Amino acid sequence: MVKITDVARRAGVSPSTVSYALSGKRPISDATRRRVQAAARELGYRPHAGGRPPAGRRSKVLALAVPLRPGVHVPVVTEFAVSVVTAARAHDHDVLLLTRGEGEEGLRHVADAGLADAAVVMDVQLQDPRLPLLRSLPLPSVLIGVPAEPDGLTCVDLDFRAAGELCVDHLARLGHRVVALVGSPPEVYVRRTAFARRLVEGFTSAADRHRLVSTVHPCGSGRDAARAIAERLLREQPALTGVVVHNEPLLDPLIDAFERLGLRVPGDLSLTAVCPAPVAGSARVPVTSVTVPSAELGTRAVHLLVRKLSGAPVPQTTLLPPRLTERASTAARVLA
Amino acid sequence: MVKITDVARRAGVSPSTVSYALSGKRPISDATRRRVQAAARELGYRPHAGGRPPAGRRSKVLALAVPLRPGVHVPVVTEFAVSVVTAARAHDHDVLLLTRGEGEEGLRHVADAGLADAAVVMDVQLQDPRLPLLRSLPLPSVLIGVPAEPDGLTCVDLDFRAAGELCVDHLARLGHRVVALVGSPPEVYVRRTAFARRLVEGFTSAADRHRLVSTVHPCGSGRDAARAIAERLLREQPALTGVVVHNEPLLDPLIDAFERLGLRVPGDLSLTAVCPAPVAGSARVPVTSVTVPSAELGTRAVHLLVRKLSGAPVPQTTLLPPRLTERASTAARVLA
DNA sequence: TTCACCCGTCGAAGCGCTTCGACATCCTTG
DNA sequence: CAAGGATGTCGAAGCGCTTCGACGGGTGAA
Repeated sequence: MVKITDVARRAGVSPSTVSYALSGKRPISDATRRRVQAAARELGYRPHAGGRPPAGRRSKVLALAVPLRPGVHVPVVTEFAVSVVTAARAHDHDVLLLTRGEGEEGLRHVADAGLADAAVVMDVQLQDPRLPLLRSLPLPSVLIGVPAEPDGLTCVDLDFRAAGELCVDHLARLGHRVVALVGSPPEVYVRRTAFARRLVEGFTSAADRHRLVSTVHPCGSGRDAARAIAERLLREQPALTGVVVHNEPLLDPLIDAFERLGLRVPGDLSLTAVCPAPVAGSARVPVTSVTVPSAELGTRAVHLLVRKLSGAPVPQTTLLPPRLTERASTAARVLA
Repeated sequence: MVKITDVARRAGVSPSTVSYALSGKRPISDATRRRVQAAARELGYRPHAGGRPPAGRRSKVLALAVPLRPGVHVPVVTEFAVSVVTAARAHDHDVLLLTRGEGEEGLRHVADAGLADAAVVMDVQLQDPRLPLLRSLPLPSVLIGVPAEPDGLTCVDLDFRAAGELCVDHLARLGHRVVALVGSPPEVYVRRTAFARRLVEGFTSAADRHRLVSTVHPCGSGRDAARAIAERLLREQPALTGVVVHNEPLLDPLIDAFERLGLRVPGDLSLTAVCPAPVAGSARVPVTSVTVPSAELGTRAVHLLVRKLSGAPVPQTTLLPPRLTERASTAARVLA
């Protein structure tokens, strides 16, 4: 292993001069700098992380805190991870996958041991136990997902409010006048995720703007819940022709339930969803959807992190604009 | 950040005693050790990586050198990565994804900067440019894939020879007497991968053992190549009833070509493949196959690495036994 | 009772690097 | 020609930790 003293000896200067010549933190004469650089190159010198004083120069490593509970979400998590890694590479950083502990433990470990310069934190919940830690740690971080109280943090997420609006806009443009939102299970709105509530806001406000008749229905999962909600919707709103679904596992059962009740999709009923693209594409009827842009979120998170590291100011919350992809589940309303 | 001196002060001992008490590298009285441990726990002490002398204690990080060229193989690579990460977690290690440079650069960087204790190297080729480096670096490593000259390295791979045999055994057991291997493109056998050649060996020797008539045909990809090879096989070996395919992209076109020639799979022709499970399962006809067990390979690699780190001897080359999964493409030969 | 030895602990050195303060030069200026 | 300021370089300290060598006190044996 070639160290700074080797370079110094070969260049005929002191180690500190080498350090300055390479870092540019102090003015060094052109001749000396060139000599040092040549020596470093010839010897294949590469600074060893062990030598850094703890708070000193960066290790060029980004930590990625991803809850990799076996079996859960693996494809989606993966998509994020790949995009983070790719983006990190573009910024000349490596990525340290955090797998120990359930999150707090791992983050503290990275910060204390100085293993990474910064962290990307995935799967953020409304009241995430990691938040106080992130606020107090000297480790810059970016969250994917917006918690209840984002003060003092940096967050990226899809703009779920706009996503809700976009679905309604789409249905309204197709001529639908009575719409419903079939949402996530009630408990989601209470305790877990902020985005669910924002989606509802967007849905409602867009419906009002278009002067549509609209209702919102949190809904559990499973075939029975699907049947129940479908029947109820038809009973309470016989004129219903547009449905927005924000509940991945319910997608297929719901389409099924509607068809059993004699409503074809999209013939009698148009349906849009907010979900990952693969889910929408592989449903019984490919569903027009607003995609959760995992890849772009990852990229964006890394960008923000790099800016933070360079000391540049970053916005507290970045919301990505949603994009709607038309598939086979929506059509213009047939006028009676 | 709480450091070793803080713990020492609180426990009323010297920093070195703390170090010994926690590492167990020297005998420390029970009372002192308990006091130190209590102090460390109360203060939330965690050693900082920066303090380690370069060759000293481990950082508990495993590097994963994965050629993440965008778009290439992502799902397969991912499966490996996930299994490596999961296994690493089981051994209380984090995983550093190497993304810089094309491989040599990244490995050298990790070794020099002391970022990881060891490395898992994926996508190893017959003449891999990283091999000399791996031999000379002070960084223990395990390769996934066996190169031409594995001396001085540690490798894990599927036992492709046995995989070839297994396919033939299966066909023989079903009563097939004339078999053919449709392999990878010729250049693969020449320059790239060792496993292709080993598969051929296994195929041939098993065929001989069962006294089957057998032929081997390297083959390019694409619909035309498939048609050509299918016609040629039937012309040269009209009695052919068993085919082994080791060429993923050719799978579907080949089945197609055979059926156009009037041969049903598996009615007239039984077909087995060596490929990842998803490819086999989603082919036109689900194909009986020997799976490349990515997950197990990753796990095994980490196991070996951990053993190496602990100083235990490890076998140079570990070949995993193949397992054959029956699907819809093989059937007993119908006796004329 | 004395000597030898071992156990448990400590002090100090050292890892490779950065960075602060100091010190030569050399070039401006007055 | 002297004083002052740049400019470029060096020595030394220090980061948090490990580890070597040493030392003191207790124990057991003679």
